[in-house]
Amino acid sequence: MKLVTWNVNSLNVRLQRLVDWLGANRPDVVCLQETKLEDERFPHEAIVAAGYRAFASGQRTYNGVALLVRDGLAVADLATGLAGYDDAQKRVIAATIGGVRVICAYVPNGQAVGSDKYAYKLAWCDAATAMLRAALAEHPRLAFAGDMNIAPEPRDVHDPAAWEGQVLFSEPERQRFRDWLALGLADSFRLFEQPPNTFSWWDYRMLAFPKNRGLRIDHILLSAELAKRCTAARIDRAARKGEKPSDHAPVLVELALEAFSG
DNA sequence: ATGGCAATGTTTCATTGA
Repeated sequence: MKLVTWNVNSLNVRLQRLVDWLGANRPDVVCLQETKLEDERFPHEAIVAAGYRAFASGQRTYNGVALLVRDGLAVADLATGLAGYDDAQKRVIAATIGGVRVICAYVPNGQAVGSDKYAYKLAWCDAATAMLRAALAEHPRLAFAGDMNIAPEPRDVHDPAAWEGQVLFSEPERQRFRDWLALGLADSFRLFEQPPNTFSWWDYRMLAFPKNRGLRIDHILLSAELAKRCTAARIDRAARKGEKPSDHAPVLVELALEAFSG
């Protein structure tokens, strides 16, 4: 199974780029964030034409998540939101796909340390921890994928000294990420040797991408059952190039599962 | 080689993102 997460920063703007990328990469499952589209406006026709089915939970202007599933894969138990946490913002969609519980998340940005949005981010992450604990008890094969808006370690930040304590790289946020690892989840990217200075997001401003001043804030966390079957993990930096890119690159894993041996 | 904010709605500026 090839599983991807990608913050597209408006599916409306990025649709053709997404369709082209699907054709070139043929993933089995794609987790999208920041679709910024109400469900009535979701471009199902284009996704179907590309050979996928889409399941969306969106809103206008902000947030919005979706799962794309390659034709032929069984989908069960679709769910949205964080159980037990009342959230008006559309940030989570989950389904069991080919026997794998896939949870697609768009973690709040947090804006600035100490702000109301930062407090919301930390509370949201705690609710996610509780949700993940319960989900892992039910689903040994679980993938938690999305824009986590947290750079877990200094090597995930182009200038860790400058970013230390800032939103996306503050200790309380990193602790939330470690809470997820403590549940038994693995950071799939770090299961393999990786090129140094590999990031998943670059600011549109200040030549950040050509200078590779980025952060690794998009992640695929895998349960132990999936981590031991993970054969590859990478970030498609090339997808950040060209005209009108998202500011995020797609993050991928490949999983060796019986049903996907062909 | 890459590119010098982008997307959206409140629309000719303000808000948000990260």
